Amino acid sequence: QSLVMKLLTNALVVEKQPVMSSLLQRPLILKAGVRFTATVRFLINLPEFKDLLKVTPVFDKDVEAAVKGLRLASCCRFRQFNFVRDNSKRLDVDSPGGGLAAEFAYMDIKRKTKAPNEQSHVGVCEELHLVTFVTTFQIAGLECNIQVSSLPVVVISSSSQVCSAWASVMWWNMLSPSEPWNLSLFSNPPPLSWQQLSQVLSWQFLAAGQRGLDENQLLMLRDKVGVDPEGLVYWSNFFKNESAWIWIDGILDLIRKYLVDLWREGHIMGFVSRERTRVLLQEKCTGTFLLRFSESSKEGAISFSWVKHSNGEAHVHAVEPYTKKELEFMSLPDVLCSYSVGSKFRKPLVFLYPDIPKDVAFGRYYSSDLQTPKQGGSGYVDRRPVHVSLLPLTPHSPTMEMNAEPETMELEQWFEEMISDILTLPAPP
Amino acid sequence: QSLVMKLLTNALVVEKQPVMSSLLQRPLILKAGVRFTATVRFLINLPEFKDLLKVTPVFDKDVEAAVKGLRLASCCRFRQFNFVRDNSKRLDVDSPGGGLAAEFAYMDIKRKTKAPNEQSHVGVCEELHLVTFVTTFQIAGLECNIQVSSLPVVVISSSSQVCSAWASVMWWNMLSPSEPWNLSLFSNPPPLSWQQLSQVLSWQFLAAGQRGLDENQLLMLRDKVGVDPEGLVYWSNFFKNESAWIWIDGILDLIRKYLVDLWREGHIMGFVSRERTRVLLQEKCTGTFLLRFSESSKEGAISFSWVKHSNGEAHVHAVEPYTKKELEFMSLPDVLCSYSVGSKFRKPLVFLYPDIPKDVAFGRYYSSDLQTPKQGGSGYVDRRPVHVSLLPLTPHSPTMEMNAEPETMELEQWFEEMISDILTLPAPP
DNA sequence: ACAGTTTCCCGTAAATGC
DNA sequence: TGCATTTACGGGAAACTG
Repeated sequence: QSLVMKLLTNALVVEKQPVMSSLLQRPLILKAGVRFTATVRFLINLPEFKDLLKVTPVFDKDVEAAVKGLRLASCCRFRQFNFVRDNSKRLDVDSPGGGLAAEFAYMDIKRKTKAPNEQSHVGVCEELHLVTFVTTFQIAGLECNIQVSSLPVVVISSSSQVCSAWASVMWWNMLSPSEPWNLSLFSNPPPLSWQQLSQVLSWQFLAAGQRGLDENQLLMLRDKVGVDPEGLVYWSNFFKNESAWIWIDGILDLIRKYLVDLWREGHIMGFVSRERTRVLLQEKCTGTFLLRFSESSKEGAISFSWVKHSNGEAHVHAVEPYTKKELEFMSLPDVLCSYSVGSKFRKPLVFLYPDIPKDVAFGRYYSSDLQTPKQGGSGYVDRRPVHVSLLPLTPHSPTMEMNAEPETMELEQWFEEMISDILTLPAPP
Repeated sequence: QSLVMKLLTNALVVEKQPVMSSLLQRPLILKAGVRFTATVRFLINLPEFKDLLKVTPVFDKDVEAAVKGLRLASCCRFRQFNFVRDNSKRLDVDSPGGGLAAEFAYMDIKRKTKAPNEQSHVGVCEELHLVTFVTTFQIAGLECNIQVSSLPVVVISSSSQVCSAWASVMWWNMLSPSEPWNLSLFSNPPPLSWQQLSQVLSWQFLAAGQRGLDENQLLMLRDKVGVDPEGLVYWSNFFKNESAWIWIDGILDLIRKYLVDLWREGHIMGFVSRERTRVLLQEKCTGTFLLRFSESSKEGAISFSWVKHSNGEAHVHAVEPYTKKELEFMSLPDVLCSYSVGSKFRKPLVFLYPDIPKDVAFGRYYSSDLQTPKQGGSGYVDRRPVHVSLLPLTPHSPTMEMNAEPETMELEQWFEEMISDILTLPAPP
């Protein structure tokens, strides 16, 4: 009997499914009031247990017990939750393997009315909770109690907290192999080595955009995150106030939603400082550009910088970053394709750094050719947005006369274009 | 006593407040599960009633009674709802007038589990319900019951039903002066005269954009709505399947959100057929344009049409309509300001019909001048979207050679522009 | 007053009912 | 099956609460 018990104690395995559709890659975060699904599997293939194992999910089971017992008023406690319905289910035969399993669908937790001593000193996303599945059964006249718990779970009340909750999950994931499971981990969170953290960060990008971070990108992030002389990163620096994580998470979201293709193909250098951008570009020929993430926007935004040589000097310009809202309307490849400068609408972007012709890198993603107007049956004239900048130096600004040289160049270019246009025009009849 | 009773019977007046913030101008629509507020006022200024009048809101009070009494199984019934909490309140002194009043905040209805005979043959937005406020009190040993009801209320479960619900409210409003209150109005809805309907429609535009509909606009709508030979409009034509109302409501929403200014100032002709647009514009000089609502989009969209004379022929073009989603990014005035055509980015819009220079009509709403690049401290180059169309006839399309004449014109214009540009350039040093 | 947290609720999408 | 209606829930904003 004792052997059976021991086997059973470790016999249930929990596979958690996502809380929300947008959290497909983010398990271990539960939003109160939003349904989630978990599957419990009985690993010992004994058909005689069929219909014997009635499993009940309990939220924060051991925490309850501990509080009811010894340390009732001794310390502050986490928020308390419970399941809104009775989700008990009997394990049944699982089609493929023949083992016993049950899918707990429509699980849904609700916060209990706050207890008087329920005043945690960590943020809600630093509370770690557990979902435990318990079952009691008789075998050979003996009563057995077995149970299995989920990995630690962060409970949020609004989707605006997903970003913070995910930071906790990452931190916990990196520490769990070395530390014993400790639900109060964040009351005194141990630091991570940059070694460890950089690896998790790279995984995030792999998950979001099918490509991790390269050495240069990680070097730039290392500066942002704040690594101490011993190569350690502290939780409070990584996550708390105006931290690097919120910025990085915004960019992950940007990639997931609008830049998967370009990120996967490595066309986005992304994490590169403004200064380094200048250094890289000024060596390259006019029209060379690169894509980098805005360092100021917490929402995730992407800009491009390009170089223009005139008069022996290299000028590096950077466009106002594009936000998610803008990319919803026009894909980044289309922006790059049509971006124009000056009153003559010249195209300043030619080569993706180091030297890939723009259309080779992005051509396959252009939504359609500007040169072939759509003739829909609708009778409406098709149109498309073109993003245009007036650089500080333009032919029409007389206040800039001290910079007359580049203007002369523009004028020359313009005549060239004009001649070329005339040559391609059909001859008047 | 009888006099007092009679006075009291009509003594309570209900002032309903909006269900939802976006329904500020749309009372009489309640969404299940969304809180609303109502104020009940006791019109007789007798301070001795203070704290005597405990008023309770009841949903569909008389309907309940009628059903419990006689016609229980006789006919189909509307959906049933009730208030989720006890909202009883005592009337108290109302600060300004000194009269008795109470504000019922946090009222919230919930659908009852469906009764077996609850199968109405009208749509949910055609069911008319009532909120009734009842009070019982003793005066001089006599028990008095008084009550007052709201105007009929449409109960919806999703904000996607607001459009349909509002159609019912309008129809009811136009009929209520002549018909006795009838909650089953829509089981056999009487027609409205076009006279009446056109007035309500005009009011909708007055409410949404501070300007009603003029005669020409109403004439166009008359055709859309479908008026019978006797000048009557039937509910089923106005509202049911692919009806005019859904289209009109989309446009009202477009105006409310993005076009209030232009609509108020009468710069949007809006309701004008494509044919009439052609007739109006071809008489006018090149560059004259007008704004009209898309007739095909159910979502509310606006297009502009302009005329170009070349070779003695008038060509009227219309741009692909702008949707709400697009106007969120770029205001219509900015679109009009920057809209360009052809590879030379010429501006085809000059005069708002009949002859108002574009900048006079829209200039004050341009978000900023394209000619003065913003020099933010951010170090980023400002940019803005310009909408560009390639008309079927362009200098670069050799397949169009039979229309060579307009191209020659374009070429001439282009040289003119070039000369003018050269003249305004600062002289090379 | 304020920041962290929760609630509210529109608008869209998906699910459900009929 | 298709349409009518309801439910689900992300996302932004307001409201709450210490």
